[in-house]
Amino acid sequence: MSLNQVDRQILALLQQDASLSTAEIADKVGLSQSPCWRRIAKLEQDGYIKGKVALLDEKQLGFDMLVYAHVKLSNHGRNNLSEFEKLIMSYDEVTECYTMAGTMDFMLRIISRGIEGYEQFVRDNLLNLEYVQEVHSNVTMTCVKRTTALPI
Amino acid sequence: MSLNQVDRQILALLQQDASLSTAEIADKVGLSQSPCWRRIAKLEQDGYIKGKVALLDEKQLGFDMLVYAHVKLSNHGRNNLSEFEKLIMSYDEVTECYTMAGTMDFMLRIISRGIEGYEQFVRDNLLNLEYVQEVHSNVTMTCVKRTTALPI
DNA sequence: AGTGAAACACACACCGT
DNA sequence: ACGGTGTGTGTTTCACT
Repeated sequence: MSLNQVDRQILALLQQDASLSTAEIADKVGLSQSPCWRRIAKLEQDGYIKGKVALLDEKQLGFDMLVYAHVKLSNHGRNNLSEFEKLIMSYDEVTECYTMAGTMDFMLRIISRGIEGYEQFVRDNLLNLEYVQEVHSNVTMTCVKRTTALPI
Repeated sequence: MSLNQVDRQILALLQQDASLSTAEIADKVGLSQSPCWRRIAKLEQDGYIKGKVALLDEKQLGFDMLVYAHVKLSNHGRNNLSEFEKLIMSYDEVTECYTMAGTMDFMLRIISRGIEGYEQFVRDNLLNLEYVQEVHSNVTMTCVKRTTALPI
């Protein structure tokens, strides 16, 4: 983590808006284009920037249902851990999945179209696995905040 | 939602990698540059694309602690709802915040550097509010999956 | 709605400091 | 390491089909 102030500024700008041109960033951080471009290239090369993505509007695309589900596996299900994780990764509706400290649970962030979409997903992709013991759904109501930006 | 197959393909590509050039996308969806560019411009204009952002590497920047915290407000705290939400939005460590169905709780996704960073954040920014009754922390261990892409 | 070309801006490399 | 300048490549517009 040998990042100076300028590098942090650049990262802060790019994680808010990756469509900024090198010239615009250079201007904002008080550099000229060439050195600014070199810094950005190095930040990418060193792995600080994992990638650039477009963020889509969930609501407008019909995804009005966001649920955090806790999934508990049965005892003998622990032999199927890596199989379960591979499955999870293949489900597009699961946008995030973590194992939690203290329990043997998985927490899944699941996005779907309506309650019907969610129920169907859980039935077809989670409850149908014999080693899934329990699924507890935490349904979100309103989104107060959501950002991909880190507090740098 | 009057999106045809090509538009969906374009969105799917862009939400995976926003650094693709118009020509590359045009190639992949079987269009030439101009009409492809027009479609992308329209998708942005119509609000399907909320923005383009750079995703940074949490670990490399020292953010090794990811916690989902449930925050319960006291009864009279409900008069301070909007004040609380404004505060939440101003905290960079809180990357997401939702209200949950069934309870009066807020769920916060908090990213920080180490357990110390987390504890300090909770003490200084949540527990110091008189109307915050309870904070229950769910600490994540390993990340099985994380994506910003929607299942289109 | 798709094609082709032209104007423009930007990304990237090579210079000097 | 920063700054200036140039060249190719991508973006954006326009005229045509």
